[in-house]
Amino acid sequence: MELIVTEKDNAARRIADILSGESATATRENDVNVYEWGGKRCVGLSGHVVGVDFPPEYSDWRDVEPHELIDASVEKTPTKQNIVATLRLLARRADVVTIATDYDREGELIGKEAYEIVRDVNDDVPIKRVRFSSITDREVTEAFAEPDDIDFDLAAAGEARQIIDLVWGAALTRFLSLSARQLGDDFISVGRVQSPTLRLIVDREREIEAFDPEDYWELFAELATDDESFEAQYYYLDEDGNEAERVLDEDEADAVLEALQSAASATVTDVDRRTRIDDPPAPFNTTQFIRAASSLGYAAKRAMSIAEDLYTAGFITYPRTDNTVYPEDLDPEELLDEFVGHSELGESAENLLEAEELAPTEGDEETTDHPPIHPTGEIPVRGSDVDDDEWEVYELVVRRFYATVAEPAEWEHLKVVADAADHNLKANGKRLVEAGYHDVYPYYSTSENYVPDVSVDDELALTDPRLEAKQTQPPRRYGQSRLIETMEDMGIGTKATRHETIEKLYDRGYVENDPPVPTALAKAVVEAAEEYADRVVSEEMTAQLEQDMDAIAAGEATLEDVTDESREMLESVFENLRAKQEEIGTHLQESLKADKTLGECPESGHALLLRRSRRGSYFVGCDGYPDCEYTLPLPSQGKPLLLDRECDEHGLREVKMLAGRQTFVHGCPLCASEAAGEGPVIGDCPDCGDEHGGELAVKTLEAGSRLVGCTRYPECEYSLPLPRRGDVEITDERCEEHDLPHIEIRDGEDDDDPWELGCPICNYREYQERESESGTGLEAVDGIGAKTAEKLAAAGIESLDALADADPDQVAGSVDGVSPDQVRTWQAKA
DNA sequence: GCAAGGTC
Repeated sequence: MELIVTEKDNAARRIADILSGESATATRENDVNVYEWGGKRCVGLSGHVVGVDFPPEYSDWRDVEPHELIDASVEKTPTKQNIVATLRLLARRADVVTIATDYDREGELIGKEAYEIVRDVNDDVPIKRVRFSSITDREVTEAFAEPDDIDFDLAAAGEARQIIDLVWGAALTRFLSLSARQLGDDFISVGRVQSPTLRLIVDREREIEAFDPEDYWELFAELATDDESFEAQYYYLDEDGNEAERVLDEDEADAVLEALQSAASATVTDVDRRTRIDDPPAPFNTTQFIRAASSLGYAAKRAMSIAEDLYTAGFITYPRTDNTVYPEDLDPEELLDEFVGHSELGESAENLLEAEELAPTEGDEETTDHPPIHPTGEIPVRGSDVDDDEWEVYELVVRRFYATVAEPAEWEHLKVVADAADHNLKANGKRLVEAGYHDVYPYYSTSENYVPDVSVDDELALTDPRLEAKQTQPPRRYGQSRLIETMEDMGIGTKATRHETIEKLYDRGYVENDPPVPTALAKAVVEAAEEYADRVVSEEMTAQLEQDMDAIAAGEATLEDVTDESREMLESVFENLRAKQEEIGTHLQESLKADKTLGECPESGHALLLRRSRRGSYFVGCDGYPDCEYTLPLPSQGKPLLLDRECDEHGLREVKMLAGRQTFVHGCPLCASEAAGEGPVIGDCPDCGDEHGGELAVKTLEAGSRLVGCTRYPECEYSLPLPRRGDVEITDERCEEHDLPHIEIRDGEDDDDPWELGCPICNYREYQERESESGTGLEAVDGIGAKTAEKLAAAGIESLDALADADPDQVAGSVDGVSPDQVRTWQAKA
């Protein structure tokens, strides 16, 4: 039997189809698809199925000095048990094994991992390697006709990266976390990719903070022919002879304004007309896809998650790619034909097919693993196969493909210069004369600026001269997609990980809000790294690593040479670091506190901090606790973000509640609590009603924010959110489950279509279900966090019942970083 | 419980 191993299930299925002439059948082995035909079996991995880590004796952070990790051994252990088991099973019965993982460095390493698993159970089976740049009939058939061998040097280059990333990342992460006594969930991480990315954000924030705005003035006037008018702007020639619009001196600006005011007309001195060709964009790689999706309002993570779903369902090609050149075997006409007749996408395709020849655009990067992102020709049905968001992203991918085979657009630029009282006025007009690709790709602005057709020496009426006082603006923060583009330029991260790295910065408490703003902790981490471990916050580390990996791949260096040298460098970093451990720890701790501090406690003068109760709700509490028990409530809807703005009256930072589309500014929590008024009691408090007689009342906080809360607050913090707008009406209807009246929200007294919110407890539960990404209830189990719940859901475990029924070994096999014992513990708790 | 890289 010949065993073929691919990088992922999807590739396994397609290769099996090609090689078998679509006669392959699929069976399941340990929850893994195995495709069979003739004497062949084809199985897909799931990327890396083994991971690198230190031996177990290094796993307790407190027992091991971080620098001991530098010379600790690094082991490989299976992370996808079920896939490894299946591979072993098939390998025992194979008489030849063919590795068909992706054609890139990481693919070679994944192939080598499979090689070792196979060798372990079958020490004489021949193991070959095939390489192809796209999964098409021709490429795959040709590759299998002439198999090659695994490139162990290339795989070793990948292993060097794994080891260096682990050793630097783990040692420095543990060092900073231990220094600041941040263990558990709130550890302080450092890494070759995340730290330079964070430094980009911090550096930009430093520029913004250091920015000193300058005043300048700009002048405008209306010019008119007999029947048309347009706006013109004043300019002068600076020392270098360049046109400048900004006047830096106010007196000078006033003088120009006076001169323009005294002039009734202007004489046209120059008319310049030119045509500009606006070429269609290159095919989508991951970065440009994320950028385009972000202009439609999708955050990087959301855009990728939708693209992955569209890929898995077979509607678009693989979304993780650097390639911007379509493979030769992509026939644009054939693909366009698939869309002919479609109600929304058909017309554009039909128009494109009228062209004599379709020559797709090309980008700068051509790689061998995956094609640029394009539609497969399989069209989803809107509303059943995909929801509106997914359709919007799908359409973007289709239209981008259309654009790459469309004609260039043509713009006509018209620049008119006129002289008024010896001052220059200019107007720039542009007109789209040939829409070209814009017809099929409506995502770019095609707004025109009209300037009439005038001739030199024409006299134009001058009216409404005006002066606008302006200030130079600080540089803008990086948006997520701009950040990803910059990472790509710097050569850090990969197409598949850049958006995840940004997500990681959010998770670690390094950035907040969108566009991401660095926290004080982030600044402290970057400062500490800059001072003691500059390599790890610099793109140089990756650049050097790339060179070293190339050397290993070329056989000019060995894995040991490169990792030994890297370990020595880290050793010297630690010599300096350890001498300053206390100082670094203190600074980190202070920054952590600054991120949570609203101001001074009005009762004890300690810091007032943003805290979280054991139940998970946020509130404001005094750092002097338990001596000082001062607290202030926060709304239960959303996650609080401390703004820099302070309340005039109390000097406390204002709070914004981040809750997706329902995000709102809560303001100063002390003002809010002072303005709190208690409305009607609607029932007993579910938390303390039996024991202490607490009751639920409708309470109004300042700025329209309201909630249903316990009358025994602050002893009892039970609360339920209410919408911020409209009047709260208590109705006669009751919720039997919670014994509470239904609530309606009326927009004014004569609103005859009120929002029936219903029982406030039921309403809040529904809100939580919508908000929690998995919505599985698994998070209620001790030890399962949001991320684990998400992973479990992805593995098909979407409820407590499903968890209880699951086979622990199988779960551990299909969920990264989960052991069978852990699953058993959860099952016991659930 | 550390990284970054695959994949979902």
